[in-house]
Parts: sequence; C-alpha cells; structure tokens
Amino acid sequence: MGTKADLNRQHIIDTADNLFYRQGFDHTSFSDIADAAGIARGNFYYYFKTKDDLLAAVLLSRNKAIKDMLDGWDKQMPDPRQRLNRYVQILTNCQHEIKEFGCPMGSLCTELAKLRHALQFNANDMFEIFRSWLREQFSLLGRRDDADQLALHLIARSQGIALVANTYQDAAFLEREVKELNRWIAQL
Amino acid sequence: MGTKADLNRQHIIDTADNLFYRQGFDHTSFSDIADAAGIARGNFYYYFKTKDDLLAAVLLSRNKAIKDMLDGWDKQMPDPRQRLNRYVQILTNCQHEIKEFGCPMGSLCTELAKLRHALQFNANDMFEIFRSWLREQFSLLGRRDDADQLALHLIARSQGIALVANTYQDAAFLEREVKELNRWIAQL
DNA sequence: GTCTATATACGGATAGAC
DNA sequence: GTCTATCCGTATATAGAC
Repeated sequence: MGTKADLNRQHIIDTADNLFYRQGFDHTSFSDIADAAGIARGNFYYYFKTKDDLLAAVLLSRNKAIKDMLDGWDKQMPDPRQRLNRYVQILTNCQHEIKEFGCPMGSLCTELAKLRHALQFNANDMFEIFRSWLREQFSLLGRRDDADQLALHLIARSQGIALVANTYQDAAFLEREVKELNRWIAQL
Repeated sequence: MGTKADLNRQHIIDTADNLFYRQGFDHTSFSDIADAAGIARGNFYYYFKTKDDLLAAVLLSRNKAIKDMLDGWDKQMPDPRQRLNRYVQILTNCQHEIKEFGCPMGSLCTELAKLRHALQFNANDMFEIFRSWLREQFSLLGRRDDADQLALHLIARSQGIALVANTYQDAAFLEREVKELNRWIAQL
C-alpha cells in the first residue's frame, strides 16, 4: 500500500539503515534518526514500538533489496561466471563507502555479535541470501560438490577485503584484491 | 616498576581489554570494568583520566603482547614458511573465542571506524606489527617485490575467515579455510 | 498522525571524606 | 590510594495535548 503512513515508515527505515551503517546500531540514537529523517522524536513510536523493532524492519528491508538486486542480475546475465564477477564488482562500485564505513552486512553482524543482540542471527539472513545465490552459480559451473564451500569462501574473501580497506582506508588495496578475485573466478 | 599501583593499573587494563573484546568498546561501561576488576568506580579515575585514556593503554598493552609473541616465534622458528603457518595457526588455536567474539583486532578497528574515534588509526598499529613481520617472512621467501601485498592479502584472508566464523558461529568453516591457507603458503 | 513534555535509567566524570 | 556520594548529560520510552 502506498499510503502516506507507509511512505513515512519506509523513509524512517531508509534513514535508520543509512545511519546504522555509518555510525553503528548501538551508537545511533533516536534523536539522530529523527533529525536526519525530519520528524519529531515522539512521532517515532507511532511507527516502531522499540529500537529493536526498527532494527528488525531495517533487516527485512535490506533482505528485500538484496533479493531484488540478485533477481535483476539473473535476468540481465545468463552466464554464472559473469554473475560471480558482478558480485565481486560490488566492492569496486562501493569502494568509497567501504573505505569509510566497511561492509554494511559484515560490520552489522560483527556489532550485533558483541551486543549479544536478540536479532544477531536474523542479520545473517543477508549473508544467507548471497550464499545460496552464489552456491547456485558455482553449481551451474559444475562445482556441485563444493558449491557451498566455494560460496562461503568467496564471502569470506570479500569480507576480509572490505574490513582491511576500511581499517587502512586503502582503496588501492581493494582494487588489487578485486583483480585477484577475478583471476580466481576465471580459473575455476 | 612492579609497585602495587602498577600491578593494579595493569590489572585494570587486562580486564578492560577482555571486556572490550567480548562486548565492544562503546558498549562496555566503567561499571562493567570496575565490577569485573573488583574495584570501585571512583577509584578508576586515579589510574585513567578518561575512557579514551584507558583505551589508549589497552592498545599499547596489545601492541607489546603482539611484539613479544612474534619475537618468541622468531627465536623458536628459523624457517619463514614455518612462521607463516604459525601465524595462520592462531585461527585454529583461538577458534572458540573467534567463533564467539570474532578477531580482537578486526572487530575493534571496525567499531572505532564507526565511532569515528580519535584513536581509530592508533588501533591500526596492531595490524601494522603483523604486517611488517609478515612482509619480512615473504621477503625471506624471495618475494621481495610483492612482500607487502602478500602480507596484506594474508591479513585480509584471516580477517574474512574470522568474521564469517563469528557470524555463522561455524568452527568447521574456519578449519577448512585454515587448510586452504596452509596450501596457499606451501605453493608460494 | 504529529507534536511537546516528561518519566526513568544509565553513561562518563568529579568532589571530597577517609 | 581507595572509597561513597553526586553532578550532569543523554539514552530509550511514555503520556497526553492537538
């Protein structure tokens, strides 16, 4: 439904999503979100009962965005190898954000693990969507036996690159490692 | 100096270090540290003026521990390949902590980046100590031209493994990837 | 649906007795 | 050096007028 309330709700979710990414979940206050979204603090609770409710909504919103993106890739690209390279290309396309704030998925999962947050494992769904999609591509390449291991391997490689690029704020390192991953995909 | 005050100071540092690792820096309060260390909140400020001072002391303490460890390895093992494998073995030895809390260096750097903390780049020193030591080992293996790139590559691989092992709380994945890294070192 | 005002808890940090 | 008591800011969350 495209009612005004629904649009406001999604606007809050998008604003919170962005701030959670840039500042961390715990470190982002309702005031931060309210200010950035242009609404009053009090009105906030009309849409979300607690901060955890808001986090849950952000996670669902992210999951949908990831699924939509992968569906689009599937329609545009029939070749699994091309799809794998498109996955790796995220690192290049988002290199400025990654340099500043790391990976939105990895940094959030890391934080929720430390907080021992109730939604810690809900956040894994983001990775799971990528993982099953990657598994499918490796299967199509004939690697049915170790498709899942290859999927997790590629995710871990990407996460390591994002973490180091963020820590060192080094985009050149990121570019080098992306080329390395492209070579790895080519020789599978 | 081994005075009582110095011992207390180091005791606070060690307690804070452990809590920062398990709960995160921002999420750990003075009350948490005081309770865990068995001292009163007020007495805390006799040793450290601010929370940031305490973090700085924790970082220095970590740096010293890393240097001492690497010096020990250098004395025990003359072969650079053996040393590289010993580095990777940290993942296996610490798999339970990594599964629960991730890598102490990577998760702290990730958090400080989000907080835009003044000591964000001080925390990188931990990685820098490993990086220069790894660079030395790759140089000894005859890879003088790309020694630094190999060092960063290995650090990124390790970080990705720790992050995914923590996110999925999956020790089997960690073990598989460690074997992969051992193969990579063997065929350098 | 949106706002202001406020309850309540907890954070870092300080003062000062002992 | 160690403790208790406390200030002050900010956080989540709620109440209730409009």
